[in-house]
Amino acid sequence: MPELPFTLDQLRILKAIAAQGSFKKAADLLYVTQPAVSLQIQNLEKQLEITIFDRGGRKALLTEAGRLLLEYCERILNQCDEACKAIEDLNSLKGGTLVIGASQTTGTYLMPRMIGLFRQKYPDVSVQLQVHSTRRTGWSVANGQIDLAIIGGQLPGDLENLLQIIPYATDELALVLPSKHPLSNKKELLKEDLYKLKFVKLDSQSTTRKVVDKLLQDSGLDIQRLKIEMELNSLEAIKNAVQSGLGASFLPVVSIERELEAGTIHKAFIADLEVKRELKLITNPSRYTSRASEVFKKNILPQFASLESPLRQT
Amino acid sequence: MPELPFTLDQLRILKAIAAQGSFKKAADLLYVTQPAVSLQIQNLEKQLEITIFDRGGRKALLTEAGRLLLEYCERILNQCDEACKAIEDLNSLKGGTLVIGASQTTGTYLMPRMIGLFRQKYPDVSVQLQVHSTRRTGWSVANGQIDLAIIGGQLPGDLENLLQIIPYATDELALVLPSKHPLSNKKELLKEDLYKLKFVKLDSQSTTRKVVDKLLQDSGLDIQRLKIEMELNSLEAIKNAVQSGLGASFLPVVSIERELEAGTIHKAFIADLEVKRELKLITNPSRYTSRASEVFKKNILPQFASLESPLRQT
DNA sequence: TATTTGAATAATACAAATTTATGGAGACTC
DNA sequence: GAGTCTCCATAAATTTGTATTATTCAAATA
Repeated sequence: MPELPFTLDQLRILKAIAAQGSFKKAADLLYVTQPAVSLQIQNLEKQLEITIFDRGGRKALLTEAGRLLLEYCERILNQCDEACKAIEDLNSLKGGTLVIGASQTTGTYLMPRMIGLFRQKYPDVSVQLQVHSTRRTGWSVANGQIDLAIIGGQLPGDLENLLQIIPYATDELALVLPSKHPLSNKKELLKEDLYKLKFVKLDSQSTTRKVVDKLLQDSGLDIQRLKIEMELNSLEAIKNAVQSGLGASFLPVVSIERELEAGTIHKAFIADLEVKRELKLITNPSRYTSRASEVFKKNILPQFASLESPLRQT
Repeated sequence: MPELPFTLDQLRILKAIAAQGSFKKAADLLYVTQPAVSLQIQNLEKQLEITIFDRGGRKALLTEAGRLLLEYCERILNQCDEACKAIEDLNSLKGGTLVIGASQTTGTYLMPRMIGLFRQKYPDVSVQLQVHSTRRTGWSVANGQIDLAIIGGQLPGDLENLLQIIPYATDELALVLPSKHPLSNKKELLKEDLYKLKFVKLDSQSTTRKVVDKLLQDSGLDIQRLKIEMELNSLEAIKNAVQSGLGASFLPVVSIERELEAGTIHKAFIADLEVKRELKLITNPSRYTSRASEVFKKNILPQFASLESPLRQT
């Protein structure tokens, strides 16, 4: 590693002298005394073993070597300025990238709205949304590939200690039926009614599927007795299946808002059974938090958080 | 003029850490202690108001801002290296430009040989030859547009004090006649014979013309009585005119070497008359002397200098 | 839990740049 | 052409900043 034969300050001085044509004027411009300028240029000339200025006459003129050095000097200082600007932009959220992780459900139905709001406020920050499984999302947050994420499932044990997990919102998984299904007329179903239904379920790898199964099991139901008509790996596909009368399903309410309004799908209530899960915000406390990430967490997320979420208590 | 928020040393450290993934290893690489590295990075982070490294785990990892800064950092340091190389090349005569001035005569008949010799030794230094009048050449040397020059005439008085003038060589201005001219047979002419000749002269602006006229006058001749057949502004044209029998002329011997050998032109001797002028090397002592200029003066010029020239006494 | 490695901190010692004061060289003025 | 002015160079002293040694703290490894 060779030592650098000059400093940025020296280059700055060189440029100033070249522009002003005078050591003194350069000194005034840089708010230093004239000897400081002289000495720095002398150092520069000594270290590079060249003469940079002809001090003979009234003006300080560049030598050939001086002109050569000035060219590089300008390029270097320009790059420095650009670097400063880029950093400033990053600090003032006029640049940079925010990487957000999400599960299928939140990624599809919640995040777009949040990101839209964020982008409206900070149009210069580019946002990247990564929709993955809860496990993979967790690891990405752990190793810094994702700034923050919202998940609905359970994290692997080792990650639970590593990451900061903040309750964010409650996501109700509603039992939905085809609107012309016979049971759609009943005000309230009984748990046993579930055994009469045919289900269109998410594929068994899905976090949502696991959550639903666990909640049903915990409430005393025998999930083996629930009839499965088919398994799909897309919420949209399931919604279509339900609307087509192919079966019932447990779906996040946020995903069926439009269909409920249109009446193309029916949401049933079950006595003594609430299928709800906690959506959680996860971040990595041992990592640097970008300004964009901070702002997103403090200004955007609370607007969509449930009242009980710590994010709401500012 | 905003102060620079970082130094080249800090950028160098940043780069080293990014490359090594560790503060300690970077410190070893740069031959400093680890706290020095830590402090510089802390300064950098403070001044830019960003976090550059995640020091959490085993390795020091770049943050987004760090990556951004590193990009500029590499560019800047590369430019610095290039600047050093360029300066080194200039110092070792592997680059740069040498600008030489000359009068018509030396520029045409002498310089090409000298420049050829120089370029043979230093093929990476580009040489520029500027052929101008003595006056203009003098001013160009004075204001630095020309590194060094060889002139045959008299400089304006103000320049004589400003420039360093070194006798370089004696240039004989020979009386030349058409080879079939009647007087060509005489071993030696008398001054009075000149009145019988018709002259082809350089135009009256020419330095050489002025020198010749002055020398003839000083030797007692009445130059008004000398018959002028024509005035031309090119030595080559005059040579052709003489060879064609149009008249006689005083020409630098260096310019007629080939013609004398071929016998197409006759050089006459005149009793009690030597038309000689001093060629002088002029440089500007109050100006920076480039390495190329130094070398040209010390190594190339002496080989063509007359024995009496100070350039010969090394 | 103990040990090791890497980074932060504090105090001291060192190096470097800036300033004040001064001297000298060239340029403009009368 | 002498005086004055401007500009740059130099010297000594002060200030500033940077590096080092020694130590502490935290995390990872065994």
